[in-house]
Amino acid sequence: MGASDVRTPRERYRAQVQEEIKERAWEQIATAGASALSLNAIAKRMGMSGPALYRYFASRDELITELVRDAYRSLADAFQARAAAGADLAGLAQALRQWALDDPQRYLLVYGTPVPGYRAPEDTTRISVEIMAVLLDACTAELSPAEQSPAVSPSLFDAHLAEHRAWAGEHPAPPAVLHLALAVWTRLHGVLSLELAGHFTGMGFDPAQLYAAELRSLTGR
Amino acid sequence: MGASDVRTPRERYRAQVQEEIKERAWEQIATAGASALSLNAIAKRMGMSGPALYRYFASRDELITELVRDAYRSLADAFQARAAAGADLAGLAQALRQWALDDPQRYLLVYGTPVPGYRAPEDTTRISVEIMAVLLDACTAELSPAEQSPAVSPSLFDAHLAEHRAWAGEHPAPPAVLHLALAVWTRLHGVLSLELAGHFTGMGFDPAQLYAAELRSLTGR
DNA sequence: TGTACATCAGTGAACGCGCGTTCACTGATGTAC
DNA sequence: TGTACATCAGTGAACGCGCGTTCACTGATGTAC
Repeated sequence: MGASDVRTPRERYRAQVQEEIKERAWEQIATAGASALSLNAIAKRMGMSGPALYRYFASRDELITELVRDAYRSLADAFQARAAAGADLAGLAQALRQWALDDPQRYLLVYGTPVPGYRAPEDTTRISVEIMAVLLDACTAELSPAEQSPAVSPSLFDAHLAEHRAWAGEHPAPPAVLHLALAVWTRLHGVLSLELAGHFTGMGFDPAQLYAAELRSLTGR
Repeated sequence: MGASDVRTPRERYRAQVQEEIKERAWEQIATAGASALSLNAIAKRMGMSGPALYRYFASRDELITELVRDAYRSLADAFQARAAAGADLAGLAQALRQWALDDPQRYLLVYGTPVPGYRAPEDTTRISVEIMAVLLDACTAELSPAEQSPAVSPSLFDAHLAEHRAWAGEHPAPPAVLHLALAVWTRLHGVLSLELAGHFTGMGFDPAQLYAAELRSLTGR
């Protein structure tokens, strides 16, 4: 709105190159990890000189920031799309696993060991609130009204959550739902992160089945 | 045995310097992460020249290998000591949390995102089998005989584990116990790793209470 | 439609840096007679 | 107890490398009249 929405050829070209830089960056992260990201290496792979990239990103840190933001956005989109398609908690869990396996380094960039010395921008927390909101909706649908109503003697942690629910933002979920959402998050992450880090390789069992079992421990189905 | 067990002064000095190198290495990992480990920086911090360290470690990779081995060994020792002192599953869980919080980077070096391009030596898997054995013992003690006896219709995952139990080595634990051990491992890791990565900061609730709640989900107490 | 000018993508040289690792060496410490 | 020799910790110079980033520049593309 307001200004012209039509992109000039130059703007289109610019956006296109910017996108290719990110693609090459992801390729590099996939093979050597985020801490090994090098602007010069990306440029070389694109047939450009190193300094050329400074037309598109002010610094290496800004590029990483952009990648982190994209990763968060991508997960939020996947969640929202799946929820809009009527998926329940199990559906979201499968979406999460799919998203993680599609690009392990993307998952690890968001939920893995933080890149040393790197500080995430605030707007990623805004996106993770979006993600959490979808999860809270699904958790609300998962529990019966009886399970959600305030218990006469709530569990220790539910009582704690009743007083520390700032992270849920405006979401009206009762403590039992907040508790379930945190359990979903940490249990699924527990399996996924160990799987992606290769800690199950050589153990013999199928990580997908462990993931499914943990999901069942949460939905009771 | 056989050869002299008495260390010459030179051997003692050597072991001492080797130990200090590792200490400085851990300090460096604590501030900048494992991928930023630099032999030259360690040497400088010790008031030595860079090449001097090659008297003690053949390469940077060998030093990292040693640190990983030490980390595994340290956790195995902590577990075995706690078990020998009569700790149950809850006791082991607290030991794990303590061990992780004592030195977050040590935990992440073992269970976090793998250092890119780094290949762990085989004898660490031997140590992780030791760790798993302690965990399996505690899980065996946690379940009643009835819970351990083969169910008429075992859960999907238990049936899968019955046929994929190579990772448990010689341990005679039934599928239900194997399942519990994996759930303990992944659930506790799920909370711990997100906590250490700073994903709970700013959310408001107390990670220790979430950890305790997840532990209760496993012990039923 | 043609010309003058502004914009801007990309280059190549350069800066300063720190890295892992090798090599020939010095000098102190320990060992054998 | 004293001398000759071997061991070995540590040094300093050097190699080759790749990094992020700056700067003055060329040349193509787009814009205004």
